[in-house]
Amino acid sequence: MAVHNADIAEVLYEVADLLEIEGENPFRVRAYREAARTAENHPRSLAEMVEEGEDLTRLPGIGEDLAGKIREIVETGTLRQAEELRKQVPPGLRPLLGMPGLGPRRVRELHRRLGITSAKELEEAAREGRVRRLPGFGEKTERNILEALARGEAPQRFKLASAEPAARALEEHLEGCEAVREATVAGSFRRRKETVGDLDVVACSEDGRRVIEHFVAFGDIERVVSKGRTRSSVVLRGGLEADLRVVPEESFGTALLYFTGAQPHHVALRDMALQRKLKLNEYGLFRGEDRLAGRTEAEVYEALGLRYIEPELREHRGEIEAARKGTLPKLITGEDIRGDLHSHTTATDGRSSLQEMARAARERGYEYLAVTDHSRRLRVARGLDERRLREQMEEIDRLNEELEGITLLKGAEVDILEDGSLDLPDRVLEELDVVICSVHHKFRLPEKEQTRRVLRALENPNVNILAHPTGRLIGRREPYELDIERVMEAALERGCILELNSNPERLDLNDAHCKLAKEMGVRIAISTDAHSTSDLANIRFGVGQARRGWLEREDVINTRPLGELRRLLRREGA
DNA sequence: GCCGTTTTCGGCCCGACTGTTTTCAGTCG
Repeated sequence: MAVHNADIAEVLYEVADLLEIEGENPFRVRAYREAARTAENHPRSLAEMVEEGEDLTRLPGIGEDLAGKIREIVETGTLRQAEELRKQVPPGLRPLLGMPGLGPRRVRELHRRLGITSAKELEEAAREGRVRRLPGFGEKTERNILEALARGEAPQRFKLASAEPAARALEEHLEGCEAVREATVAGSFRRRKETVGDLDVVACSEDGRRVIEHFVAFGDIERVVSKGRTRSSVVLRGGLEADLRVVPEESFGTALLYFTGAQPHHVALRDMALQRKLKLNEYGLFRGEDRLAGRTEAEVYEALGLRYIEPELREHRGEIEAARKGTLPKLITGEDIRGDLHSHTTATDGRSSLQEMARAARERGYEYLAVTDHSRRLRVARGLDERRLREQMEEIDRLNEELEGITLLKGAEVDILEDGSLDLPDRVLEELDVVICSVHHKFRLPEKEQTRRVLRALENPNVNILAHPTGRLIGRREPYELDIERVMEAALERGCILELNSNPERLDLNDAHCKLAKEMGVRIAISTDAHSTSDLANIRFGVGQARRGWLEREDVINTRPLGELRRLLRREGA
């Protein structure tokens, strides 16, 4: 029934691809892509906005025409234009666009001249040597196509956490080169996006060749894709691609700006430069031949009349406007976090004991750690029943007597049962310092039922926090059907808090939801859901996501000192 | 197809690298 923003985005992306293969005006194609991007990033449901008669043309990149198309998708579940295009352009051509070396022009040629309509047919043609005979193609291209097909080339995205070790190792490797002054992984990694497609590395040096040679000698390289005077591209073991760009010191800021993106953000900056009769490229900001800025990002923003914009905000979601008006948020940082409100121990499915968790939290400089083991329904985790939970509560009391410099909060992560009731009796919940509730089963309920279930759980006056509110696992499990806006309204009304789960597999709430929560005034808890002492460090991923969601210290409950936190958890002054 | 502290029409980011060229188109980021 409900048409999600992701569905709308997918139709628009498809139209863009098919139009591009047809050879349409590239700016028209871009307009569809930008509208798709707007749709997928918009925190509110476009379907709802249509139903409520709101004006979609106020969204960036959406004019009368595209607003009408979005309305059509919402109302009919499809778009006539897309269906027409599918008749003209075989949909099997679309995946070919993603293959290295193949763009719209070449895909069109493959279709027109060789009648190719799918990857399979392309493979046959390449094997038979028919591809190399096309004008503009050659042996090398044909071989690359076959190799890509053999690798089962599906452009993969890597979770931020899994790309992080390679990113740090690369930075270190490059900084070990004498010719390098500074090296930074930019791109979506620097924007702390939940997944990254590749690593974009910018190095500052006067000797490009030497740096490139050093770069391709990095230990974990599977193959070198390209290698020039100032840039090179390699595939690391594990399949992650890394692109290096070397620039002189006076260009480091503009290069960083360019390679950090996101592309629409950077395009908007170039546009602003043009309006001022300036030119912005990776080498600097120029008026004619004069370089006005380039050494640092900050001086470029300043020269364009903008406040400095943190990388996590550079998604073209209103940050430029805010930078112009001076209304950018002061983003939360890791230092603002005073404690963790979601953790497990060996009492259930954790791998570290209560004491170990407490000490590890103290070592991180935290004031408090909430111990929130599972409730009985979660059999696989040996969830606690009332008796075992009471034992743990006593142990925590004892431990709090002994421990200095950290306070353990008594808590539980209680399952929300299918009817919205909770898996532990109120008489024990009301004795806890913090009660988290979450959905761990029956993910496939229809949206209405799932929403009703969660809303009912939030009605329980003992509940403080809704954990991993959408239940998604990045790349593995879609969020369950839930009217998140209604949940947020209820949370606001009842003084409940929504969790931003920092587990890099979850990062749930996502960035757009965080922004929506902030706009609505709903408070967030950034928690790790740690199952071992080392998991506590995952907080950095949550903080990154929170920054992407424009959150400030005030928006996040576990930036508060313990006394204030306790008052909030009792919902006083909520 | 969108958009406007120059504009309602005429713009729309721009440079490096590869492969196939013999002066450059296509792709990529």
